Amino acid sequence: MILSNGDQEGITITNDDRLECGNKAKATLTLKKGPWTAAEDAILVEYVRRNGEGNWNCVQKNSGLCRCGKSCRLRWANHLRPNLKKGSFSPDEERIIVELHASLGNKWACMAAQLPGRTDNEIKNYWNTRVKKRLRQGLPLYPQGVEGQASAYNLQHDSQAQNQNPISSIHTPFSFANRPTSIYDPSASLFDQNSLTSTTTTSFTSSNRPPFLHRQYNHKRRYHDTGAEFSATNLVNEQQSSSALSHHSTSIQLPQLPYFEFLGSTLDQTMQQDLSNPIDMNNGLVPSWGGFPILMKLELPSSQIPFDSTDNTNISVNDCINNIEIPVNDDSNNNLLDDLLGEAQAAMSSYGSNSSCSGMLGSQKGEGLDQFCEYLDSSSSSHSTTGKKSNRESLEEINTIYQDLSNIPSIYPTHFQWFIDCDDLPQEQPSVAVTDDNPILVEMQQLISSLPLTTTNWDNMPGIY
DNA sequence: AATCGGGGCAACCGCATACAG
DNA sequence: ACTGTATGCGGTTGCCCCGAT
Repeated sequence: MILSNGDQEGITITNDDRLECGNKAKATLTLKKGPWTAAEDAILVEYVRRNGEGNWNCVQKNSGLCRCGKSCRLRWANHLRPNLKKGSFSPDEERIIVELHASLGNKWACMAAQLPGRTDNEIKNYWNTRVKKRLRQGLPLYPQGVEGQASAYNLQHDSQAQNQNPISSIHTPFSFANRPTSIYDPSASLFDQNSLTSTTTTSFTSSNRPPFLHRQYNHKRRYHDTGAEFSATNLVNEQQSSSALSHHSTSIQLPQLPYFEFLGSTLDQTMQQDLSNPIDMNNGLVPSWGGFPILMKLELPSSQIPFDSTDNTNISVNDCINNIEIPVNDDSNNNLLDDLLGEAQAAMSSYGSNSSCSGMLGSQKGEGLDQFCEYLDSSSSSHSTTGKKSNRESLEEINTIYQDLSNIPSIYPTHFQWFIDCDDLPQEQPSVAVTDDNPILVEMQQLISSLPLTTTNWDNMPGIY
């Protein structure tokens, strides 16, 4: 089968891509390795669209992809998931990476959490390349200022570093217990708000920690929800959120919500009001209040995030997208696709901001990260998401729509007419983006529908954070 | 034009961790 | 308490591209 791909070469899904396996494979299943084909990507994207992330080992069983679960997960995380930035790092990003490495060491995942749209793999590759380059040039790894922190920390962990290769030995192992204090010092330069005016932020005060941030710290699998005690008032520091907009920032006018439950706590009017204020959803990198950076995942939520909503949160995608203003990407091609994707992302950010709201968590000056972590831990084990699945359905639907919008360009990066897959929604539209020139893309839909996928098989799929 | 080396990147591997049974 | 499974993370490797020679 050949899938039209706009102006690009058609995507051919062969038996190698899917059930090269077939019956034979069941006996001797040989999982494919090496580079992914476009057809494999398409299968995986559609699989995730239908079933959400997680249960990666079942992808092979249920989609016919001859890839191991780890490979699928990696491919999705590094290349296929929505909201990924492609291309080289901006100077700002590079600087942030250097600074983060000075404080965190080789904690690529943590660093990636501070750089929305960037993957740990990207950062790791960038850093390793940088190390090689600078070693060859005889230059210091860290610029002045940052170097001080790094060297002090390296000194502290010298013995550990000595046993490692030249590249990895330059890292600075990080733990919350013995972290370098300077980076959390509001007066320190690393995250000085004045030096980072182009990257700002939604800010929260320590007394009003948004509960969706709980999960950010729990970087391993969490199937339990967090506590719901949360005052919604003053969620967003208006002064900070509105004063630091820059040309890089994404100002989002969040939609009014009829009812909305943040991990168990229903938004009251005040909070809705706050959420309706423009929020700088830029990178979420820098605490404009000058506090410490919190390590947090900034990816958009998967459809399995144990996200609660009330039963009457029956919100259409149109509702999500309405009233959203996104002046973004001054240097990119602002075509319809980008706009739609951006709007979908914004909508998901507003509804699923448990993971994508890019705000740095606020703190009183001098408040330690340790305490915050304890706070998170203490409230992370009380509420189970089991039994709340029905409450999540509407949001999962939205997420599905979002994934539709965002996944398609990875397969068909051309000009689109957009149709929203409405398997789960009242509207009836085809799930495939059709180009002006190539309406044959419907074949993709046929292909996907031929895959041995079912939605109901995944009702019990464990949530991922 | 051919070769070589470096850069960039994708993907795999091994290990650690969390959870379920 | 133990074991198996799923997932995440960091390290490493290998391939491809491109510029220099």
